[in-house]
Amino acid sequence: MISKKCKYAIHALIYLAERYQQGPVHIQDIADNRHIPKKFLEAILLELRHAKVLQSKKGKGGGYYLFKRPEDVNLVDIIRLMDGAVAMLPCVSLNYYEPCEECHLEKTCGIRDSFIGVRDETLRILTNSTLAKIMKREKDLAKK
Amino acid sequence: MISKKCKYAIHALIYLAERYQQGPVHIQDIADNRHIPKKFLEAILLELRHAKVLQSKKGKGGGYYLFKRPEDVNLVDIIRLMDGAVAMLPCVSLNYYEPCEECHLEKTCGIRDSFIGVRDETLRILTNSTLAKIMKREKDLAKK
DNA sequence: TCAAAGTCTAGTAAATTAGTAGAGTTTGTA
DNA sequence: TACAAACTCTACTAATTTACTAGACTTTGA
Repeated sequence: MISKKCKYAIHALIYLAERYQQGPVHIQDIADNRHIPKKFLEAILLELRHAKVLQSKKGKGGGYYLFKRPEDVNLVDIIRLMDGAVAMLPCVSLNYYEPCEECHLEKTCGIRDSFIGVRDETLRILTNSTLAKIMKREKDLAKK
Repeated sequence: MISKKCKYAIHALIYLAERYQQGPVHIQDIADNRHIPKKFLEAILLELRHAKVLQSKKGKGGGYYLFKRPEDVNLVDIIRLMDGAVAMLPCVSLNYYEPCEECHLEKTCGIRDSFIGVRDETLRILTNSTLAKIMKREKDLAKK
């Protein structure tokens, strides 16, 4: 399960993607529309800014806006930033690898293969899920 | 990430699968060999017994043994018992479904599709990962 | 100059995960 | 039949993570 923080991040980013290149958006505006606690959202957006996904403008009329293009931000990026590893086991994680205490030898561990498979499929699907594609999908679904 | 509890369960079950139809195995034996805290393992094995995956024999010479066949226990079963949902979002979970508070309408939510895809691939791979297959894989890996 | 906005450190509260204590029950065997 | 070996089960506690908040500070536009 991804965390609430991560879900909030995804929703906020889609909101900003829908307003791409239309100037900064208030935190309050996002918080109200997506029902996210404002203070919590502040922290989330700040992290996304540090990761160069967002940019911000301070002062009156300020707010946050998408820095990367909507087709260049995908769900893997967001999950890794918010929750860390995507893999279901530390010992099969590409970015957050940690050896397994339980198995004697990684080479002869019969469990890893399954989770490597899950990791690869998950990465394939989520890397392919960009903000741009999610937006398009929402439009298509709304038409029906 | 799956929990330690779940990892312990998987390891304990493989241990028991390797001793399938060879009589009961002490908790202590499993705990020592797989480096699992004994008291914690007790609770885990009890749950697996309640789920009819294991059976036990009380008293002297007692212990736990696999009740189902190794080819009939897969990683999805174990994860669902230990950790609950396999899906990354409650709103795409088959067995632990809960509506999403964030999206207005599930039908027009562009995020769900990606996670449904991940769920399906994950289930496909992990359902196919039975104790029997994991054991076979370990044997094959040891040969090399 | 002032108010509207983001920045940032440093928390707290709630929930979940990990693990433990200890009394109780069953059973094989001397 | 006594007893010790083993599982059973309720009820905890400790540690960690997640979710969220407070409040002082900084920047900026009018």
